[in-house]
Amino acid sequence: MFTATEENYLKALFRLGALSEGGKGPAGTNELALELDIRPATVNEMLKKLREKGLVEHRRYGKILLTESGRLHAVDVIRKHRLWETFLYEKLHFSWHEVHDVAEQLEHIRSVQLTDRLEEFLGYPSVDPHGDPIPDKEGRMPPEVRRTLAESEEGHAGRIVGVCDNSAEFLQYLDRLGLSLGLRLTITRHI
Amino acid sequence: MFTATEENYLKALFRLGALSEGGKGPAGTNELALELDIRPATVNEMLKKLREKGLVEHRRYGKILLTESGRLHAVDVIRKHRLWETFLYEKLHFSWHEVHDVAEQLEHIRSVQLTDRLEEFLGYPSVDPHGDPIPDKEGRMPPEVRRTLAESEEGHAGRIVGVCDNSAEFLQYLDRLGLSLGLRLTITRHI
DNA sequence: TTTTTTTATTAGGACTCCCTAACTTTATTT
DNA sequence: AAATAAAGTTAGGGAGTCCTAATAAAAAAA
Repeated sequence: MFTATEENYLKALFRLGALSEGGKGPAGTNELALELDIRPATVNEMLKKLREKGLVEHRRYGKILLTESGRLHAVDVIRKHRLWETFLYEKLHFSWHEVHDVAEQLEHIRSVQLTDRLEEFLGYPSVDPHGDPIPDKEGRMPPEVRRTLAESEEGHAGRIVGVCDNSAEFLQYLDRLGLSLGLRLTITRHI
Repeated sequence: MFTATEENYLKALFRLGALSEGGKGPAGTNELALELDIRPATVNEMLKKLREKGLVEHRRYGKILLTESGRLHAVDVIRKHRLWETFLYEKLHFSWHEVHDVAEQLEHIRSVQLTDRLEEFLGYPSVDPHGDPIPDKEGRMPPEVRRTLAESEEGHAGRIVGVCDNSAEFLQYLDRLGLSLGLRLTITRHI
């Protein structure tokens, strides 16, 4: 089907919002290369393959856009990633910041049965340990209703449902501050 | 560290008993190629790499033997394989014959923490769903005390603890016969 | 609008893991 | 021991994924 490398390209394009609707729009070669930490020349030749497989739309010197097929596959990888993160966090008691790297490996395991049974085993969770929504089997992504702390008005009360920066450093910093997923809080003052 | 391919070579050598003690002894190039379902020429060049990494002993036109380092890495992969099989069988309710292929992928995930926590989560199992022993963290393989049906004397009573043939076909055949792991039985007659 | 900068592409090379075909060495028969 | 068979090796190639250096096109600035 798809190699782990190809899946990483699709995931990166999805992250960059290279969608015909609901995203930031088409992405560039350099942008994608930067996201994947590889050279533009390499991206360029891989685009040829992804184009031939009908996963992306791309013309010479043009922008890159995921096709519907490409989007579905990207979402499937994200689904697996987030289910595994949930497993690691809830069942194996990994901490918030340790799950990502291992999930990066687990997300490429090929077995529809495995993914579905894992989801069932976890009780059909709707968000992963970082508060990011877990897509369902059909590729539907639950809508995110979240506001950043900066966007929230003073006096407004809410619950921490996720973070934008998933780096281990930042997550450990939050842990030190006593901030964790699910914590209820009220905005008292913007500083 | 090691690629999935290299790990498969080590595992195959271990399966063939290419150990300085406790195995059938050194294995040949053709034999290993057959086990891995690749061509002898390919095995030959990979042996060069494994030799340089200190994982196997091998001289031109000579037999192949795992070094102690090679044996330890092989056992580690087997440990992971069997822990994952146990997880799939016990927690995700895969059947006996479905676990192998997925475990072949999962065994290559690199994370010592993952393996150890999985083992803890499963309650430190000593055998996998096929009755094969699960090595511990230090690479110690629990001794197998098992006799084949053919070796067992008439009148002898025992319990099914494993199978030699792990193919899905054979395992499904056993399921149809009503034979499963843990079943107690008495040999009435050899036919 | 011409120049400069940025972005994208091509050319050529490296490394991994696989292959086939031809050849050499070792083992087995006769 | 010579002939045959089996096992092991070498040579040369291909696909995948990455690279650097050079070049071409597009976008931005002067």
